[in-house]
Parts: sequence; structure tokens; C-alpha cells
Amino acid sequence: MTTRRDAVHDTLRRSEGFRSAQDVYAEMRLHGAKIGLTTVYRALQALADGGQVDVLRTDEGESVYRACASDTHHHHLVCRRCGRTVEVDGPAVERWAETVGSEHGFTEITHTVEVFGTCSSCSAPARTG
Amino acid sequence: MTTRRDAVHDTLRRSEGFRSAQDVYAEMRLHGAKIGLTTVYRALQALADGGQVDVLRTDEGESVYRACASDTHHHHLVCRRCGRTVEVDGPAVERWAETVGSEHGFTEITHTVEVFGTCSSCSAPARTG
DNA sequence: GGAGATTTTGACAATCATTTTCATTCTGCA
DNA sequence: TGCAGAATGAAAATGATTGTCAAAATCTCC
Repeated sequence: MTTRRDAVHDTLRRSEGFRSAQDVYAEMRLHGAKIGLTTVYRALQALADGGQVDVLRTDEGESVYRACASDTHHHHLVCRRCGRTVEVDGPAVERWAETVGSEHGFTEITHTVEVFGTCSSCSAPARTG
Repeated sequence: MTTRRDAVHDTLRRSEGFRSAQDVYAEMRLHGAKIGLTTVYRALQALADGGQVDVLRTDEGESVYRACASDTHHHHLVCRRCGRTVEVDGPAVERWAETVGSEHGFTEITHTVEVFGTCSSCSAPARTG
């Protein structure tokens, strides 16, 4: 029975950017879903373990999740204002990471690469602030 | 009076890799330093704000700090086993991040790039396990 | 040198995301 | 129907980090 997990996955799919477990929980409850916070956490973890969603940490240390379109290795360009996320590819970076690691005698190299910025929608209307 | 802050900075300098606030606190107390956990946190934040130490988040969401030799922008190659850290430079990555961001209309681009691996010391002696 | 203002310190409480616990509910199955 | 095992979720526990506030250290002007 994975009804709840699917519901969590669906909620994530409807979001543009990365969302925290608390966000997902709040949104689901808002739409009338009967689900507990614990279950949301568990579903998110299962989804992440299964590679169906991507996870990253905010500056505040909160885990945020996203149902990405691409199921292969990729990185993210995230708007620090609205959270809008673009999935990007960076073969040059992959190679760079491998090279740097090898040069220093490191093996089993992995890397984390995320790009943050302010998207056009958020920077265009120079609101008061 | 920045005695405590200097003490914290010194403790960090004596470490090879990234250390958490709790680590630093424990080590200082171990060496007989009279300092409180709150002060260690404050010193670490001040040091990080001033750019004297680098900060990053572990997978568990804990903040870890390091007194890096280079005071210019750089990245880290971290041994996932022993924590040994090498400061690395990646001009190609900097350019890539800028390009990717611009292509999608993002401005004020920043990025996080960290490389993890197993260093030669840790992978060489194929111990039991 | 000294009184009062200001900053720093640190023990303790509070916060908050996340995890654990555990009793209840649900599911499939005979 | 009745049971075993998985799923659920409310509430408590955890643990890093932050806030509070009174005491101690330091500075400032006289």
C-alpha cells in the first residue's frame, strides 16, 4: 500500500522548486489530505532512497526535496527568492571533479554542485525593498 | 577582547579537516580551556562572517568549520573517511556556473561545489572491512 | 584610581526539524 | 472471521543551534 507515498510524490510534482517536509505536509493538509507528519517524512526518505526525488540542504540545514524530470545525474540552478529550479547538466564539472580527485590520489569520487541566483521574474520587477 | 575567538581559531587551525562546533568545544575543554558552548558558536559564526573560516554542511545537517590557508574563493576535496581536506581551485567551474546562470536569466549567481572521495592513506591499506 | 557604561561570557532554557516509540489501523490471506 | 505483518500517526525524544539574562570583564571619561 503506497497510496500515501504516491500522494506525497504528487504534491512534490506540482511544485516548481524544492520543498521541505514541513512544506509538503502543510500543503497536503491544506488540500484536505489526511496524513501525518511522520508519514510525510518517511515517504520523502523512501522516495529519496529510491532516487525518485532529489534532496539538498538549505543554508538553515533543512532538507528540501524535488521531483525532478530527469532521472539521470544532474545539478540545479535554484532561484534564491522564489525557489524556481532549473535542472542543468555539467559534463565539464563532472570531469573536473574526477580530475581534481585523481590528482590528489582520491578515489570513489562524488561531488555536490548547486548554483543559486535570482531568476528573471524575481529580479525584473524592482519592487520596493 | 578577542581572546576566546583567537583560541577557537587556533583550535581550528590545528585540525586537518572540517570540525563541528561541538567538536571544537569538546577539544578545547579537553585541553583545559575554560569556555562555554555558546561562546564557541558565537566565535565560529563571527569567524565565518569575517571570512576567516569556511563553513559547510554535513549530510546530517551539522555545520562544520575549517580554517583554510587560502583566503580567496576555493573549493574542497574532502576525504569521506578521515576528513582530510585539500583546498582546490576550479576556474572552469566558476565560469560554468556563471554561464549556466546567465543562460537562464539568473543574476547574482553563487554556487556550492564540494568534492568527496577516499584519500590514498585511507584506501591504500585495505584493512578488514 | 574609580564610577558607570558597554561588551563579552556562559549556564540554562527555548526552538525547531527530524527521529523514535508504540499503540492502533489496515491489508492480504487462509 | 481471525491473524501476521506492514503502515500510520500522535506524542515524546533527540540533538544541534539560538535566545535569554545576569554576572564578569573591559573600556571611557573624569
